[in-house]
Amino acid sequence: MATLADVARRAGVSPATASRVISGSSKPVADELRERVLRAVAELRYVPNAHAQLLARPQRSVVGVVVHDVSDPYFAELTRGLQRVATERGRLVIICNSYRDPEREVEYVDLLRAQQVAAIVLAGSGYHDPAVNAVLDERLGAYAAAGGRVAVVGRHQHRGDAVLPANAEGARLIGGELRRLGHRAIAVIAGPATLTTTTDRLAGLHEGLAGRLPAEHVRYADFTRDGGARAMAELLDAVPGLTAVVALNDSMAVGALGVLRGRGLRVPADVSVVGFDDMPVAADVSPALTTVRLPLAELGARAMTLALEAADGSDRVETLPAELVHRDSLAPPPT
Amino acid sequence: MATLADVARRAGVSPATASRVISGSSKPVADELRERVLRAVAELRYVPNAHAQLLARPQRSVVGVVVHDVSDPYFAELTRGLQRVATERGRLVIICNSYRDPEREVEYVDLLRAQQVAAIVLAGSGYHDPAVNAVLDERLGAYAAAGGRVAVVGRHQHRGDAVLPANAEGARLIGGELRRLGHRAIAVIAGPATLTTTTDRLAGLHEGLAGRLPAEHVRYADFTRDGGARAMAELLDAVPGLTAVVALNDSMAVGALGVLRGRGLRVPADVSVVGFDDMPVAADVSPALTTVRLPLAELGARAMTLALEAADGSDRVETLPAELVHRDSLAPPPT
DNA sequence: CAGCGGGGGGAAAGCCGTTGCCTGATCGGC
DNA sequence: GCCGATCAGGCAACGGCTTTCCCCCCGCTG
Repeated sequence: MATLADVARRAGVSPATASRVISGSSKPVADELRERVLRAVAELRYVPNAHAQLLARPQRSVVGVVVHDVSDPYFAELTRGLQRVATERGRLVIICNSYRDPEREVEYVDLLRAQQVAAIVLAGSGYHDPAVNAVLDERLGAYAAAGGRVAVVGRHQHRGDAVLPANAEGARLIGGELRRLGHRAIAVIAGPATLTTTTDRLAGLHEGLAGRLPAEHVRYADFTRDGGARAMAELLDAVPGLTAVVALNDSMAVGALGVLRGRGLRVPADVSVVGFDDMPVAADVSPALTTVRLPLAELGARAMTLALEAADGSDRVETLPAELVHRDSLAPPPT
Repeated sequence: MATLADVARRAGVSPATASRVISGSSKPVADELRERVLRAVAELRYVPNAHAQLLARPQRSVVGVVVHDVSDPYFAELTRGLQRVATERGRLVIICNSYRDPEREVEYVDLLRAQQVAAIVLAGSGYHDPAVNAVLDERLGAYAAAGGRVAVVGRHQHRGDAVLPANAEGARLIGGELRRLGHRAIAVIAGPATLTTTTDRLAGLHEGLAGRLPAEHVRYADFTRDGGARAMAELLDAVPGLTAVVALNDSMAVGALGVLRGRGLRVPADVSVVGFDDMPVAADVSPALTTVRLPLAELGARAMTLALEAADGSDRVETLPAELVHRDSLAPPPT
């Protein structure tokens, strides 16, 4: 690997001059020397060592992002917003997948600290376990104390700026709509009980349904297609006369749709299904899924904006609205 | 930000000793000193500066990956395989999205070189433009010459090890099946003509159909849902009596399904649809999509394995098989 | 008791760039 | 013709960490 010294030697100049030419310093360099340096760079196919540069010039331009899994559509969309703003401002983004493992989250925060990133954005549901939150908070605190900027998306319990989707409000909209349509035997496919996203949405739903939701009508499952399918199968046996199912995300709703089809139940004629998040797949399944849209890209964009703006002291909190998207999977209950 | 020197001072030892404790050197350190150092680390919430470490210890442990877009399901799956192997071997992965922009690909290769990564994996279709390939080849060559390892997935025209999906073979399977079922008026929704993936699949299809595919039955579109929808609409007008459509990826097939439903055409009773790639969504749309499965995660895993294994000189090339997955969107043509 | 070996700790030399400061040269002005 | 100002280029000091090499001291052996 060629170094700056190699380039300088080949061009017959000092490393200082070579550096000035290559990194476009404001200090003027004679055209002939500049030429020679550039030629040497091309011939040696020199690329400056990024680590040496970061050491020498403590200018932090990279931003770290910790998400559950970029390839999950929810986070893919969120990340799109994050990236857009970062790119606009000339920042590189390092993305880390925590796969909802709190330990891995802490590890990644430390890793990003070690990378000297300018800011850390933590996206995805928070946990109910106070021990877990304490550890994470401690690390984020250490980072913030050393001048790092922190922003979180969709989790309220940490220091730093926060951007929150209207989880409870969205679920309340669903609940209200189900009530208006006259559904009575309603079941819920919830996400993992340890996540605040699950409990926030569940709370909103309870509110929207005005309490008409017995605990045994709720099944906790993985936020995945298969989790949704399993829960749906259980609920069909557990809740006789079921007329509507609310899945707390679209993946689970799609899984539920598959099981219902398998059992010969028509959606929405026999059973209504409502999802959450409005992932791309929601429009492509049939019947097209009625669901709640969250402005995910916007959430990401706002979070990145907050993370990159100088803190004016106190932590800022923003909430972005949810909206019910009417498609074909929700109808009045069969008479 | 605390430094190693701060830790050493607080612990009352030399930086050398502190370093040995923290980075687990083989050199023994007395228990008492070790204890003191660890306490200082905890109190100062010290995290070593990753850049300084990489400078001092030129031990490259990071691997760079350039893909089209991690949030695209095709690459998400591929990346899963890459990550799995990397994690197994204790390597961190930096993922870069090129969004199929060759310039950005070159930029990212340079960026990864600058980051001193141990290997670069380039995934996604190659281009037909020789100028573009030459530039990329030149940079990869520079990297390889300096001891870097290169592996590519799904593109044959570059130096380094290569792992290839059986694009042509998969398409040949589709063609053969359509022929066997007696389809005659067949149209193709192809990807961008500039990509080798498109032309490879198209060539296989031609072969499988034994030439029964006039050029005006092929539409080139973006590899997206909307691209597929647009192309489908055009083809319905351009090809009278259409009995089957082959989309060269599943996203486009899903778009086509939407258009067909919109026009009141039943799939597969009126028109058959075949996809390619077997993305998760293929099983969830209705009718469930008949498609070609590529072992994407496996492709990624193999590529990472090759990238991390010492080169025994010559470039290795592996091809992984494709398989036809029969679901519900393909049937004999209407009589 | 002297000599020797070995183990634990520290000083210092890198790794590769960047940049403040100094030098030597050139040029202009008087 | 001489002096000071100006400017381009180089020297060297960082930045934070690792690691080699050396030293000191302890304990063992003859």
